[in-house]
Amino acid sequence: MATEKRRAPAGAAVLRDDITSAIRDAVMHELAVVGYARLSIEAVARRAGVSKAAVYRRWSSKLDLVLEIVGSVAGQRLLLPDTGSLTGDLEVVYLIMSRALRHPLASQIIPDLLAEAARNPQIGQTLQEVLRNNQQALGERLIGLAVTRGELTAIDPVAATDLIVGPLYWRLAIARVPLDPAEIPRLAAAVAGALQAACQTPLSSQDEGQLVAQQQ
Amino acid sequence: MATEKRRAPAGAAVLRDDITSAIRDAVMHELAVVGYARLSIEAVARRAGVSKAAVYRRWSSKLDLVLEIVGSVAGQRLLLPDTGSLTGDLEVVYLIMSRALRHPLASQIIPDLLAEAARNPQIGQTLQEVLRNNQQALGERLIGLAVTRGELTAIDPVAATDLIVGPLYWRLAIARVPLDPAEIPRLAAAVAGALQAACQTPLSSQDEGQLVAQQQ
DNA sequence: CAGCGACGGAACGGTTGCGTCGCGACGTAC
DNA sequence: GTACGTCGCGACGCAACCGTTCCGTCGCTG
Repeated sequence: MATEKRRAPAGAAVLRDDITSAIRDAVMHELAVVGYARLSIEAVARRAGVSKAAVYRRWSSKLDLVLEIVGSVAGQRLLLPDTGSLTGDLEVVYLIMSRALRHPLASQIIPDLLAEAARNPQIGQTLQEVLRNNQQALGERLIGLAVTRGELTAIDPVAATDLIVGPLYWRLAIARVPLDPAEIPRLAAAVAGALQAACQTPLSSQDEGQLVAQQQ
Repeated sequence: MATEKRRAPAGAAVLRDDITSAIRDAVMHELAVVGYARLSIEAVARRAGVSKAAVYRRWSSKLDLVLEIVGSVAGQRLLLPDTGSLTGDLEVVYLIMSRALRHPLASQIIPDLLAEAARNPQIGQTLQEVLRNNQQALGERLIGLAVTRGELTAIDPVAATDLIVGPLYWRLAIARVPLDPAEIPRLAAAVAGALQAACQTPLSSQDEGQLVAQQQ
């Protein structure tokens, strides 16, 4: 948490930007290759071609280092267009997500950090904030648009997020089966169907047996 | 890979079963608490109240240890009943899955190992085999039943698995938001809707705009 | 040109884990 | 009762990192 360039206090000499960014790159690489648990400052410095002291001058610890860097990388907000239909919006979202998760760095780092988050509250919180800011807001906007269009009625945003994010995340980050872009429309249509079915099912109905037939 | 009791070769003395199972428990605990990357034989032995040598007498390495134990724990097949409807079947599956993932050991270990699997081919392969045997076969049976009932037409089993497993896994293992059992019917209904929508969307249609309306 | 501060490099003592070994103490089969 | 194999315990040498400290160099600022 100390990356911005110093405004020379008295003499001179500033934390060099090229070194800072070399360290940032090295951290992302190491995270992808060995994961957070095995990440060592020594290896980061080695990969960055930099002395350990140079790292410690900028960040106080491994946790600090990772939180700041991951937070800044993932913190970029993305806004999606209103395509005029729920399915269309979903397709755009999936296109963006699948492109992001195709990047080997991301697809290695994200599951690793999410697993680590279950263990380390700090990481969990940072990830929550970052992801909330992006995908939750994005999901809510997407649903809000669909509701105003009349494609959906009100729906629990958490449940909706599960339905929207879950399948693609499972496919790309967990099962690691590549997704042909041509499949995206079908995925989007399927999830749209899930959202609509969720709207039409009030909570805790005991008569689940015949729900399937009334589907429209 | 050497857990079965020896049939005394000459003298006597057998690897004691109580110690073997103490080690197994300890491994599961350590996996949950620190994860695979940080798991050390020393800590396992310490927790099991056992000497390091006792561990090495049974398994040759950390990888061997974890593969054998996780494989045997997760290898238990579960078969689900035919409830007579797709939604009903899904509810049963989700009930079982959510109970399994509510167990703190499982909900910590599974995401950790899946993340590790992206890095370690051996773990990946073991997990694939184990999970294939369970959930993929399970998913295919579930879809097969729905098809014979006329609830679905043919569907890509991989895509179907994404739709079925993704949302619940995301919710419980990644987002770690608890799932009220009362929500399960709605989730099942939503996923059934997704599967049906997926059946009605042939691959790579360019006219996604009006798909949403034809939903029945 | 003088001084400050970041730089790489190298070392520090301390911690943790590795995989192996030897010891004496059981307990069991022959 | 003798021989064997596992047991806990403790130690071994080796390796990797930790976080810190000192050095001499270099480049910028004033």
